[in-house]
Amino acid sequence: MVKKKETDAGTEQKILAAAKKVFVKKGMDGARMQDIADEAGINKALLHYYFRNKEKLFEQIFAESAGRFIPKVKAILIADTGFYEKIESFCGEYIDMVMQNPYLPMFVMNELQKQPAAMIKKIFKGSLPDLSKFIGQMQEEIKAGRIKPIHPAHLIMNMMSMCIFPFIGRPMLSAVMGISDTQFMTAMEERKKAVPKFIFDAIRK
Amino acid sequence: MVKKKETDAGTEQKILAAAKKVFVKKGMDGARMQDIADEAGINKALLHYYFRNKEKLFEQIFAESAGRFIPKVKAILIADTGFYEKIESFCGEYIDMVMQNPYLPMFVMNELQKQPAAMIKKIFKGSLPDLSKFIGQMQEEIKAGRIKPIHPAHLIMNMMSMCIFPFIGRPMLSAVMGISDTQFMTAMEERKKAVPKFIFDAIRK
DNA sequence: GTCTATAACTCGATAGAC
DNA sequence: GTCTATCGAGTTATAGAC
Repeated sequence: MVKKKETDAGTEQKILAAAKKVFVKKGMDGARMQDIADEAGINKALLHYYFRNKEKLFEQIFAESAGRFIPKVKAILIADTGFYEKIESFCGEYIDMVMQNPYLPMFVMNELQKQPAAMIKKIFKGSLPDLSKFIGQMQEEIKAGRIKPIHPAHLIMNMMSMCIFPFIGRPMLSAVMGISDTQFMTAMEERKKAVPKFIFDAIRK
Repeated sequence: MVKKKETDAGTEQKILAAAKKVFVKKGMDGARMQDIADEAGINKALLHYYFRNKEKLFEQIFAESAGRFIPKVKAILIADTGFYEKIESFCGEYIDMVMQNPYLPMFVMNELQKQPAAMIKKIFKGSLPDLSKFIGQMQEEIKAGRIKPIHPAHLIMNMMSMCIFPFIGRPMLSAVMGISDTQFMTAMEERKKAVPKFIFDAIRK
């Protein structure tokens, strides 16, 4: 009995891990149930035993992936820390997380663009991240004359762009700038500090 | 005879336009020959009459799309203009072009991530954009003490990120910041000036 | 729970009439 | 050059034995 339960959980986890790997790399359309079965070391029939069909399996993976990728914004921006600390921790933690899952941004953004409304709903389940606190802090800084007036939307876009895009544009950037995988990762490590510094330099009076 | 030629050209152009629309939106894997035929107002057989197979048709579209999207870097960065002008024209022209083809960045980056080596080859055909002039100008500015010391790779990444990413992350950004399509486009229009300003503020001493 | 075998279906591609 | 009809490969999904 114990053995049975262990096997169940083990197989299901193996499937989820395999499915994540394959879906994230190839996308919903490009992924094959056979690939996932192979990766998990089982056969196709067993996939359908655990998850009725491809779509159900995909949704599980997507929800988990996007749920890890997107709402992180929430946690950081809503935290009880100062304006500068928020920017620093956002850049540091985001880049860190993506370095461990380099294909995640492309995967999530791509599927999101194909089915915007449906996917957004699944991710946020009605509770969008509340930016008002962060924006409020920004406006205070502006009022106090410590930073230049800048529209919050642009600052947020700039920050997210500089953290996420390098991973999406990696093949192009690597080719254009002629850098190796190791050099790329080194550069990303640098960016955990370089991006917030760039932002502060841009906005500080 | 005139009529025949007109019909040929007309159909081929209709197919290419339809294929671009479908491929760019759904990607190589997600696109269906039937979708393209429908979009072009013809049937599948005729697609294969004009383009032997799906791959040939895709390559034509991809080459044209990426060829428009990527080498623009080249032209601007190699131009005979000053350091600041280059940054301004890059941001302005790039954002402008992408506003007219909002799905292009996602499409190109996505296919590029699936087949990096092969696709890079197709796009650049051996002549990568030469960044040395731009980098040289940047180093002069640093030496002259007009801008802060910053690694060229990071500056280039920042610039491209802030120009391109908003279009890739559009569904997420729109949702998170609660903005409409119109507001999004207005914001992008603003960015043609706001991004270079942000960059100058960040690097200028 | 897990497997083999196969049904059911999707989709790219071709044959052949007009 | 354009169409209808259909084939055949590749995939998802199910049946049924163990």
